[in-house]
Amino acid sequence: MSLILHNIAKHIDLTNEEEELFLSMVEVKHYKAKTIVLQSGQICKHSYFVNSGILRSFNINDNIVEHTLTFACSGWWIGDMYSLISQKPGNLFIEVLEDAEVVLLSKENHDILYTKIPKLERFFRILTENSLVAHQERLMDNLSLSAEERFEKFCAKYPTLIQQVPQKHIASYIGVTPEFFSKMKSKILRK
Amino acid sequence: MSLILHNIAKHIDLTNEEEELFLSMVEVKHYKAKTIVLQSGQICKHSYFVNSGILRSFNINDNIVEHTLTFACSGWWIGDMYSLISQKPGNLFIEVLEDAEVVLLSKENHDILYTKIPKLERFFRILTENSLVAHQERLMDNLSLSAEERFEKFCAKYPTLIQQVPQKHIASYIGVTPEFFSKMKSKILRK
DNA sequence: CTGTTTTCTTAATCTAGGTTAAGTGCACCC
DNA sequence: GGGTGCACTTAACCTAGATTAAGAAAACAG
Repeated sequence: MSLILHNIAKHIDLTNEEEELFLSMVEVKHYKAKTIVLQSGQICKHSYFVNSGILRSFNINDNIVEHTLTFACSGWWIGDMYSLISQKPGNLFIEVLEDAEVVLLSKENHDILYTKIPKLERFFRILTENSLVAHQERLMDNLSLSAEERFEKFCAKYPTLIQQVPQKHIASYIGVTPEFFSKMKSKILRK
Repeated sequence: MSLILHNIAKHIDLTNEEEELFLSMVEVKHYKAKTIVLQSGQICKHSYFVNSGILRSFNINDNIVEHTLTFACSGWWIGDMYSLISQKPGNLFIEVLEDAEVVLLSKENHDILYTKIPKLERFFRILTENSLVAHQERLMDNLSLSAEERFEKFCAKYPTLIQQVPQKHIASYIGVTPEFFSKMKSKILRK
């Protein structure tokens, strides 16, 4: 059974026909590491569900500094939600960090699926709610915790990522420079 | 026509009976300024829709420092999303800043409405998506902009709030101390 | 109107984290 | 197998914003 159906089954029950229909509306792609799946300024046409590998969304400030919005590992969705729902050019990049197999669901098919399988409204509502809660917590953490505390929380939440992605990306996720991150890390290790 | 139905009508079409049903499941309350509508540690039982007045959600760090998550004025929803969907104790307070008329929708009635009017799944999905986009943008702003730039964006987004709520709350929203906020403001005015 | 509380300001001092710069390690790749 | 380019480290110096403290001004209650 495909990972994405398993994922959906956690929240709603689809009939076999509905599962067939769903699968007929998505497309599986394989990407090599370093592929840029979405460029800033483009309109985001798909939601991406990660079967395997790692993707990352980020923006670039003043053409220099990157800030990571999300990492997506196996079982996670990623996309530029702003651009996806408005169909206007977004300012996020999506990049492949580790060779990946990805399920693509186009905006058009997404909308078709909502009319053909209204239960999916519920599924994506729940997904979006969970994502909102996570972002709210991260926002509050950024307002109230030190860089070290944010790093601890990051490690607790994504214990495997630290070995899997360049640490400069983790620095840009928790909101410090790579230099400071390095300093902080060696300080933690010395304890 | 009540503000909340007008709000819903922007995204989905309800029949008159559905509107009646919806209204029969909510409750209107009036709160005086300074009322604490939800305490940290409590389970959030309702979504709150603001007809008039201003509410604010925030948490308290180490029993001292407040951080504002959201303001809600006329036409906005507010609640502790984490606590609401998990029905576990949350860590947000919700407070009335200005005498308010609020529509309460309980978690139970919310769930009942989803089964009786499935279209509402779509409505709240869209609402949640928009909220997610706003939180993602704010998160990226906190990572990449200076306090002054964040304040500018705040003013652009909520032009009336600056005169309506104590500026210490705005400071806690954009993520600076009231002292620094005051200094920053007078620096901006001197230009 | 008057005392009290809350909010806002100003200023001196301090620090978490940024910046700049130089050097090290290492993976990749013709 | 010797560049070449990333990723990471270290260290000196810098600054945005925090902290502390004290006073002014507004809001608020009796």
